[in-house]
Amino acid sequence: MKKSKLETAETRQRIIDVAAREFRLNGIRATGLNDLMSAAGLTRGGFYRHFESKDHLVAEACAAGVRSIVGSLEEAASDHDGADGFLAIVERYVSTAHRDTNVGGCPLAAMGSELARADDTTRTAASDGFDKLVDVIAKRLLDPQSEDDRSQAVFALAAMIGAVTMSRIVVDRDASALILQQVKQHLEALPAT
Amino acid sequence: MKKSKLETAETRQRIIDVAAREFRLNGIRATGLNDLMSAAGLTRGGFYRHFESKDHLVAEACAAGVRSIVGSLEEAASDHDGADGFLAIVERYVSTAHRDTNVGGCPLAAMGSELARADDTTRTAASDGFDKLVDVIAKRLLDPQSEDDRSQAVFALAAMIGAVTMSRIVVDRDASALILQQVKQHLEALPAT
DNA sequence: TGTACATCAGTGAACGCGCGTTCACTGATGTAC
DNA sequence: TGTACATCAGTGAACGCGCGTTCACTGATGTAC
Repeated sequence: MKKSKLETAETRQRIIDVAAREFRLNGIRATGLNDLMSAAGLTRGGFYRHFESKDHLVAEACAAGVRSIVGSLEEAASDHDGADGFLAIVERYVSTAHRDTNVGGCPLAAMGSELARADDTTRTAASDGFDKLVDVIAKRLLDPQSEDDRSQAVFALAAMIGAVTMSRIVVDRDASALILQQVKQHLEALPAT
Repeated sequence: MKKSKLETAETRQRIIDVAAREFRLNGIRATGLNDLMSAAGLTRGGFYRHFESKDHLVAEACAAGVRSIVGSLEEAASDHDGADGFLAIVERYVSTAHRDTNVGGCPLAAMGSELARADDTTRTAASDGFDKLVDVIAKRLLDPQSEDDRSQAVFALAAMIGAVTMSRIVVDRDASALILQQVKQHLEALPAT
């Protein structure tokens, strides 16, 4: 049952998309290749026609996840200039909607502590993702070329990732939403400083 | 081979301490009960004389991990007053030493995304830990009783957790250290605002 | 353009392995008298 | 205080299960002539 080159490429992309979703939803270790392939409409064995190992897929799924969150944040900021764009990004990222989403969310927040223990290929993909997100944020802060504004973007992103991760841990829904609200409030005051 | 009550309590504590260390080092799912019991000098089967299930141990290990990081931060701040105590806490938490440690580090940074998917008991323990850490920080910011300073402490803690988690993901050691340095720098400017 | 054959995407059974958990057993501890 | 017995911490084998990975096979696709 050999498939056409187009179909093969589509299948490969489908596996990556499913993986990006499932890894963010349930974690990397908790997601089995069997579940993944079933969700992609295939059977277990076909996996190795597309990827060398699970680790290789993790790296690609991480990169795909970063692309989707970058796209989402760019879109949120697209109608605004400068600092307003930054506010729109914070609004979208530090939100209960992002906290509760199972598609399109940030892989760094969803799988952060698992990524820290992943192999070099995956951590490189995640590092690139971090840089891209810093770029997206830094672009909206004043004087975009300065070293200083990049450091402010790093600071903002760290707070954003920490806030969403913690809001997912905290059991009480009000307390969880409060964390997001408080962090958002302080981030909104950032461009003025 | 029944053991005395003292020995039993010591054994239980030893398992929790080993678990707190291993879970932070290798992650929750990646750490097997067999490894854990071996590291505690026991065999597999004895585990269930002390804990109902792995999940119950995770909750206790998380609480123990929080106690150790809270103690470490209190100690770091002990010689300083007010905002200086806050700086000492940031200095200790947002550091390459914390990034590279395998004992005594913060469980929220080490297992954040896994805790977000843990059962309610564990997430409650982690939530309590988050609150305790916010208290430790808020105590050092001016006007400690105000709602406003607690929100600043939440903001600072989110940035601290995000920074350490990201510094563990980033492959390049210089880039990793730079994240910590940049976040630290912005946190140090916080009490003045 | 038509034919013959090599390629390889996908199937489904099988592999060894480690997981969390259970259980019958041992023998020192703690308790009742 | 001394004896008899119940308790239970710890052992080590065993359980069913799902994991990542391998492999012989199928048959449509793509290629060489």
